[in-house]
Amino acid sequence: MPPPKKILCVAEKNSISKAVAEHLSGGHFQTGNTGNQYIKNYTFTFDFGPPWGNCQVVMTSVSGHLTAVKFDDEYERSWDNPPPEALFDAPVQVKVEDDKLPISNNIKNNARGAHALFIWTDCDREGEHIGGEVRTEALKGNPTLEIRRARFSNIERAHIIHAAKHPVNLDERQVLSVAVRIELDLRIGYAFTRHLTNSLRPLGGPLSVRPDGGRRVISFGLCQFPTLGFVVDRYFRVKNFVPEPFWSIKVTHRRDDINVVFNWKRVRLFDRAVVVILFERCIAAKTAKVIKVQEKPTSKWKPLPLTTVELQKNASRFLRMNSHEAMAAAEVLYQKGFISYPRTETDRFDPGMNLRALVEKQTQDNRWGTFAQNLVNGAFKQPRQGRHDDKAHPPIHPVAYCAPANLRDKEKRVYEFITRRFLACCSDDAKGQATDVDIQYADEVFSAHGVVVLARNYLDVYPYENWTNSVTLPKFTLDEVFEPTEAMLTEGKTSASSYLTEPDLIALMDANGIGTDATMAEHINTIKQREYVYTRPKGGGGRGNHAPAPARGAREGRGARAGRGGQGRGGGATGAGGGGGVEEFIPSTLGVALVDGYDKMGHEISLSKPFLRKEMELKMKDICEGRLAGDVMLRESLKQYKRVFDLSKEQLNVLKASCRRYVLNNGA
DNA sequence: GCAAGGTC
Repeated sequence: MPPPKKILCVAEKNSISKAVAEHLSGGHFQTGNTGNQYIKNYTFTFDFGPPWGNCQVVMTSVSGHLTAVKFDDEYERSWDNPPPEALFDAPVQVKVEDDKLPISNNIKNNARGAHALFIWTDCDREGEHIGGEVRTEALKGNPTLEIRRARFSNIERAHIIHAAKHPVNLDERQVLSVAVRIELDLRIGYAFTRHLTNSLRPLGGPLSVRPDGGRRVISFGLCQFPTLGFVVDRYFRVKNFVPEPFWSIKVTHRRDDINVVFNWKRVRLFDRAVVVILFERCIAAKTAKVIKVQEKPTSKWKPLPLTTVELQKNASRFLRMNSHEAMAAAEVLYQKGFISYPRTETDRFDPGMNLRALVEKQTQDNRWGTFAQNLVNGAFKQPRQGRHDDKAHPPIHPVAYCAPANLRDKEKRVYEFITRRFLACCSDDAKGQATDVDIQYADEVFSAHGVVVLARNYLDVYPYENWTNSVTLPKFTLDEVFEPTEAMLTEGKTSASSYLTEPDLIALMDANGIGTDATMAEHINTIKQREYVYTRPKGGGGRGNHAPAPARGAREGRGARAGRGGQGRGGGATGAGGGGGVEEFIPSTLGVALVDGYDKMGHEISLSKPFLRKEMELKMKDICEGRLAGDVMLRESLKQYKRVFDLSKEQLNVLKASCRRYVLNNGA
């Protein structure tokens, strides 16, 4: 009998390699240290079936990307020479970063004497590229390795064992598409950042030195710039808003001690004379007639399984912490083994997952234990299935019970939210009975809406939501005629939207493909640190000392110009629940100057809008699906961005003018 | 001193 083959398995992070080792070995593995404190080597035997059979396995991991792309040294010494545009075609090298060398050595050493490398990185695009990096290092240790890849989308035991026995090949197209993205982000980001910093510094003042005395870096990146653009765009929409008066008719009727409000079907009109005429006709008619009574069951849907973006938005709304703080707390909870991986886009649970077992772990809690016990006793419902699946991680959920005393304040709040959200997902929708009553009053139609909540269900464990406007209506009968208690002509003004809050900003980034679940909070942090934006408590009227001068010709009350944001009739939904800790984003004068300057240069595609990043995303997809070659994308995108760069250089005076106007407050 | 993406 031949000796067992040796197989080296490498995952993207230690938590996955440990979980896989536990499943494949049935819990019988040995743990060895590596040169990295977070990464362990797990050794065990496993029968992969044909052709490898029973094998000696070393299971280890990397810690995200192993390598970084770097410019040659001569491009790192100075920001002027060679000039920034040289970075568009300067030579680059892929290097293992110094702090990753122990990880690389661990892989090389264990590759020696191994028959095969089995890659277990996350099954998303970046994971595929990390798998490619692992392969490169392993082959340095042993050029004859057979290379296979596990395809898995969760770490359930049966799923992992199936993945181990049905390996596939690395997807070269995905690997390549990420390599292209990395190189483009590097060349473009560095070239623009150096050029911006070099050319604005001579203007002096805050463009040269930071308030803390450090030298100013004016950075540019394809994610941070559109993020700034969202903030500036909303800022001008608010500043340039011109309120418009409107008029409406409100009918109320008192019956059975309930004041019923009937809302006008036309909602409101912007012409007073017309509303007055319609209102007078109602008064003249004296009586109204019930033309529709409809009762029907209704429900308020339970929330979707939790993604990172949702966690971040809700943290700001309900937990009084920003996305950065929420992710830090989630990271701790994950490290301690209380919650699943906190960076995920998936809002559907794999049907094979044993959710009941996870619910059962929560029955001991004195806040939601009874609710969980109810689910265990039969009220359990399979969660809704969202439309997103990153094929790498399940939705965020509690994996072990944690008593509140064991956590710091922020971690406690995040754990509570994640757990309540999970239990809500495993519960039933709230059920109610809706009543709609329409009346005709002269020629106008008005309607009243009522809801009686019959079963709160998930709302009992999820205090972050309520069923608002759940009012009971008194009895109305079809064709009945009555004299309304009161009819009023009301007057109002459209109001401006508020400044962007963090949930708004994250929602915009998410919808426009700016950043990933793991990086959105970082981009927001970056534009704060660069002093392009600052935050303040929502509704705190005081202006920060960075507030820019109002846009020329758009000063409130001075002219009818609505500005580029449009009129936003009725105001924007900010969704900022109870105020409290919600912060709003205001651009600094520098942030406004950058966006204003670039927008006025006349670029074909605006740099402060998300289009360019979206285009990159689409081209990466083309590469993955075989419609576009990687080297073609790289070459053409570089050409395109070089043109943008050349135009920016040519039009530098436009940007400088914006900086003088907004930042230095002089000149036109 | 500079990007965006992984992860601790």
